[in-house]
Amino acid sequence: MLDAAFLARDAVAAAPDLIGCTLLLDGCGGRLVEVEAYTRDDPASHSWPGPTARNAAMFGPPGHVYVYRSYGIHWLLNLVCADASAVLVRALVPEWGRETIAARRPGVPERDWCRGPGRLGTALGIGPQHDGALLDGGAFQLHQRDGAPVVAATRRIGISKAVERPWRFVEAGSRWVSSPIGGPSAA
DNA sequence: CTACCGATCGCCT
DNA sequence: GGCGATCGGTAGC
Repeated sequence: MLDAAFLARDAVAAAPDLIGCTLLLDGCGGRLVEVEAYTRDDPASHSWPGPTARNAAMFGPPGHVYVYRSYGIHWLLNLVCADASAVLVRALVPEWGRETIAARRPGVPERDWCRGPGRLGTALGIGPQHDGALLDGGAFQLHQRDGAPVVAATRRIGISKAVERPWRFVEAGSRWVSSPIGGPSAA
C-alpha cells in the first residue's frame, strides 16, 4: 500500500508516478496506464471555480477520492492530491476481479472494460457513495508499482479550456489506454 | 478506421 | 438555462 504522503503533492507531480501502480476497489482493478492531472490553478479543473458542494472532496486532504457524474450518465474517479489538485483515472489493465467486471459489462470486449474514465467507473462499481472515501486499504487500495514504466505526456482529452497543458500521462505502447497519442486525431 | 449524434442530469451562471 | 474531465451506436470511407 502507498501511504497518504504519496499523494500529498501537486497532481502534476504525482500523476506520472501513478502509472504502473495498482488501484483496486473491492478487489476489482489493476495496473494504471492512463491518468490526467488537474490543479487549483487550472481552468479545466473542477476546483477552478472554488469550493462548492460537488467538489468538496477536492478541497479536503490528499489521499481521498473525488467522484462526480459526467454527462448525466458516467461516474468518474479522481485521486485527490495537495492544494485542491487531483488525478483523473482514465484507464487501467483489468487484472483483478475479472469475473465481477465481466458480469457488469456483458458483451463488452475485455479491452474496453476499463479504457476510458466512464467505462472504468462502471467496471469498478464507482458511484456517488464513494465520493470522499479514503484510500486506506479498505474498499480502495493503491499499491506501489514494480519497476518504472516508460511514461509519455500528452494533451488532456475531452476538455475545452487549458488544452495546451501536457498533463495526460500514459504508459508508452500500452494497448489498454483510451488513445495511444493524445486523443482523436491529436498530435 | 474516422465522424457524427443522442442520451441524460447535476451543477453553476 | 446552458453545458460538460463520456460512451455507444450508426454511417461512411
